[in-house]
Amino acid sequence: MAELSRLIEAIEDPQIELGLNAAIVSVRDQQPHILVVQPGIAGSGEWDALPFGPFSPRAHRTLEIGLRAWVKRQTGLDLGYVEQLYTFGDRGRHAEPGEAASHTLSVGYLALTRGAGEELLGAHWSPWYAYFPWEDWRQGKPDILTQEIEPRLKAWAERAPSADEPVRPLRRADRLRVGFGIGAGFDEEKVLERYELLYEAGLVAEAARDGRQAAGQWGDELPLLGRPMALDHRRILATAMGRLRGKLKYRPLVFELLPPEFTLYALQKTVEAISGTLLHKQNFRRLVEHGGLVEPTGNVSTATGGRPAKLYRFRREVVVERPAPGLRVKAGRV
Amino acid sequence: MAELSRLIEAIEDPQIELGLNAAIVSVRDQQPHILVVQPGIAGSGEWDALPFGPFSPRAHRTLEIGLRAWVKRQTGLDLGYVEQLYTFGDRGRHAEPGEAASHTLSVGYLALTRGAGEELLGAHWSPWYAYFPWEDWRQGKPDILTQEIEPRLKAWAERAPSADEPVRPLRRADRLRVGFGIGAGFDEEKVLERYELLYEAGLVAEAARDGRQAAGQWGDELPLLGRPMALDHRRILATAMGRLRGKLKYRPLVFELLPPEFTLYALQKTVEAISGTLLHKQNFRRLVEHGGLVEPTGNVSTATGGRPAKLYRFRREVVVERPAPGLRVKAGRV
DNA sequence: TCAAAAGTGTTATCCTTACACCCATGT
DNA sequence: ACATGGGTGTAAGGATAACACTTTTGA
Repeated sequence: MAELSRLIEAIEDPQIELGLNAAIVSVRDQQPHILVVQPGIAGSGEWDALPFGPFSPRAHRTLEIGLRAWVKRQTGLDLGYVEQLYTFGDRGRHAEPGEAASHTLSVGYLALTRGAGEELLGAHWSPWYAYFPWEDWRQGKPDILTQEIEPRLKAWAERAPSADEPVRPLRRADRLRVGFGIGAGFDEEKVLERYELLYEAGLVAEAARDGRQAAGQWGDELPLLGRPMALDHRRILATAMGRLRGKLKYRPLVFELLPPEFTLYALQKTVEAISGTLLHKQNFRRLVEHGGLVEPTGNVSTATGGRPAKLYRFRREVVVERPAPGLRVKAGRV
Repeated sequence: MAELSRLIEAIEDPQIELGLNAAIVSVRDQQPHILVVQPGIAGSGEWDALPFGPFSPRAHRTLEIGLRAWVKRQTGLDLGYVEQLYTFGDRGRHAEPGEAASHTLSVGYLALTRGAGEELLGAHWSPWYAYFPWEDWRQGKPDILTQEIEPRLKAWAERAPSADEPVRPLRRADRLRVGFGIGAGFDEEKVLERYELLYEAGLVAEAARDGRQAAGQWGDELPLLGRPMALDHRRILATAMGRLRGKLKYRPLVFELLPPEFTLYALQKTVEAISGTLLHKQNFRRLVEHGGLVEPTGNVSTATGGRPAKLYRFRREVVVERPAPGLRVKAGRV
């Protein structure tokens, strides 16, 4: 019972905050967007923030039900697909200047929703590549990688790790290889690994804000890669992006982002928007049709800019037919 | 700031408990084991319980550091690989008879550790298939599936869902197909889905304990499938098993369960123990060697019961060479 | 001698990838 | 006419799965 009293002590510790964060994704005009709340709400300060809410077990039976409830209340949005990502609990990340480092435990969620056209209260859709410009390879390798990130990360890798840095199984240079594919291939799923590297190297605004010493080492260049977010919300978003990119391949999640009827072109462009790479058209179509993921509805769409396209719908039956139904697409150039 | 006060209210809600649970896995004698604490500790009652501890942000910088600390203190064990699984927060699952339904938020972890030979304080190793006998297909399809589970689940699927049951995207019969492969193939990764089905159908002791009405429908047969655990710990264990089985295929996790030098036979038997299926020997060896996952050390082991076997070690370099290094093994019969 | 496990080699099949090419519509 | 997207066919290459067979030890 000593355990119990220690437990109660931990719960009543005024340092702990506990809440839910949601990365709510929608695709518009071939661009993935996430829902961010207006600055100033819920202690987010000057920065874009993911919708945040407390969890009250008295009101809601499960975490997910609680999440759906306050998202609805805060933004008016009904969520479709919802999935828990990770529970974040690092201390010191959220220290605002002049404030003691507090501790926030936040359970991060990924949510997908169709067409983002509704009137929203106190929130708006923001393109996710604004926060991660190095993740969009659809126009080829992003300039920001070649010009800003790679040279700085290489310099950082050559510096010795500081004493207070935790011992890691991989050395810095190897982590660059794995994360950014420097000297190897770029793996579009490793969004979080890349963000963590930039954070540790002091190349994102959050690192400077949290008082990381590495952030001071870049002098007045002040790189500020990508648009920063409140607290550790960009880390949550990175987790969401990586998870979504990975899960697309073995779970039929894209269809949560599309209307009930769609062309194969729209399907492909949505997948490309999420994964940040271009796909081979012919093979994609074959894969998706003969994989039994979709079926023609019989209708056609003439608003395609070319020959009218057949409309398709998602075949819900695949999930009981195949163990891992998804778009097993290789990030193949064109 | 209305958000803030609601937040504080949620934190100080005496109904919320917050803690960490760990499914600590080790493989001995070709059997996976998990670490369970003696009954009576930490409110576990009569049942086997996963090691549990509170999280104190004052003492520990991150959740994972906190976990390692109290596991060390409670059991004397130093953890190797540690990975967060899921944060569980369903209400009503833990209602002990005569007690009001409280609410436990617990962050579940998966941990892997080598050889389980040490003296442990207040904990012991328990074979994981004792809790999930239907998950071990190494001697062919388990009898308990054919004789106990399948007939009862089929009967359950034919009954109409009760009114208070949440609306689900799949009907019961389809969920059986997906989870247990009734009429299709058995997917060894879907451990949690299967446990949830058995729970909903009232076929595990936890369901009766939680007062699920379905549990009463089986009369005095009292099936009691598998060994029950405290609270929702069997659900956490099911999550851990599914995650480990899945991750084995694209991450080199097995080596965390093996000594630094091992024979290919030992490697195969460890993979088989985890996945619960048998593998084709020749192809396994080819896969593992030419996949660059291991390299010979030059030594041989004569204690194999047959011709002496070469000893191998894990090639750490693969993780920087290949994006998803793992044992992509199909659950092929022998 | 036999059981048990270590090894090697070969073949058929399927899936992925890449390339080449034609079709229908709007401007 | 041409740009844009829709749609079909096929061949090369690599990975997988299944099979057959030899070798080396301990009991």
